[in-house]
Amino acid sequence: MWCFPLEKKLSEIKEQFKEHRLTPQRRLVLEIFLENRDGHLSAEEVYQLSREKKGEIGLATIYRTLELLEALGLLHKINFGDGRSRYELVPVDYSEHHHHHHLVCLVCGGILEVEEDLLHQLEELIEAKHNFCIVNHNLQFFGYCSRCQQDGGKDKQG
Amino acid sequence: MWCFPLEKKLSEIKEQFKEHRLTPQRRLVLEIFLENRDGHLSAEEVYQLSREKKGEIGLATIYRTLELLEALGLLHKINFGDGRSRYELVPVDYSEHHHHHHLVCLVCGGILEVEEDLLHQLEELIEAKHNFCIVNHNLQFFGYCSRCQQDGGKDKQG
DNA sequence: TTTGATGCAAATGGTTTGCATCGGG
DNA sequence: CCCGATGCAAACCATTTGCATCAAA
Repeated sequence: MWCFPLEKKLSEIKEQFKEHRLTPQRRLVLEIFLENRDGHLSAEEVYQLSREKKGEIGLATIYRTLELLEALGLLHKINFGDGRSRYELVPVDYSEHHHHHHLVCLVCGGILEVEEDLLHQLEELIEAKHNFCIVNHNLQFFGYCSRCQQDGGKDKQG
Repeated sequence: MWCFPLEKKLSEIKEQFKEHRLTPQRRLVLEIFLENRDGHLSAEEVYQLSREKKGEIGLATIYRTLELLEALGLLHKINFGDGRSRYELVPVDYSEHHHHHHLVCLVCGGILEVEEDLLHQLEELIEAKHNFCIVNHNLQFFGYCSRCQQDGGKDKQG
């Protein structure tokens, strides 16, 4: 039987799926994200991972599933400017202002996550100054990761 | 004769164009960005603006020109997640740490620029903690602009 | 059983590329 | 003149959609 190793109870997940069917394909996609918590997977990557596991899922279904899981608040969609959308699991303790940022290495393409937020004060400043109601933000740093600084970027996609 | 109303002297621009030809098409694209300093133009928008002016430029040429101008450091490429790349003029007083951020309205799609940076301390923290050499960043805030908060988003693309 | 989900293939839309022609330096 | 630039059309690639079939509840 399929085991759902998420902090969140399966019943809660099912609750979020109220109007939607928990099909094997959707379970597999969730499973893939749970097994790749530190990854930022594109649709194509989810597709490749699905065929490496039990069952291959149609690419169209993957796209539709990713869209659904994002709407259900289980995934976050991110754009790193590499021409494809990527998704990451939304942490359980996620709240309006508990965000993390991404360090994108320009050499190996690796993506690190950092916890520091420090954007509260800036958001407050902006909301007051421009009367702009902020509901989300996106902060990415581009540069060179420690490994690529050392070996001069011998390998790609590390 | 074509006048280059950029703060930067034309001679400097030509210097940056050393290996490249300053063709009418490239001049027109530059001109369009100079006349839309507060805009964040997509290739398609530059194309439309080019046909509204003197001469229409082929879309392929626009893409190639945008790529060139970015490589020359005259334009910045930005991705707001709307499925197309956008470009903005790089300000003359641009320096490593003089960045601005974007407020993207989720209703009308309007884009405001804000001057506040306040990212220095965060960058220093990250560079020290993760040994990641930051060369650029990308900060976008998504939410509701003041006008859309008022009229409930009656109109689009304001 | 019924309605939503799947999968395939075709359509879409932004972007890139091959190639013959053009023209700036 | 020569080599890089242009323009057109075709190719590309990520993503979406139409539709017949399938299966979860």
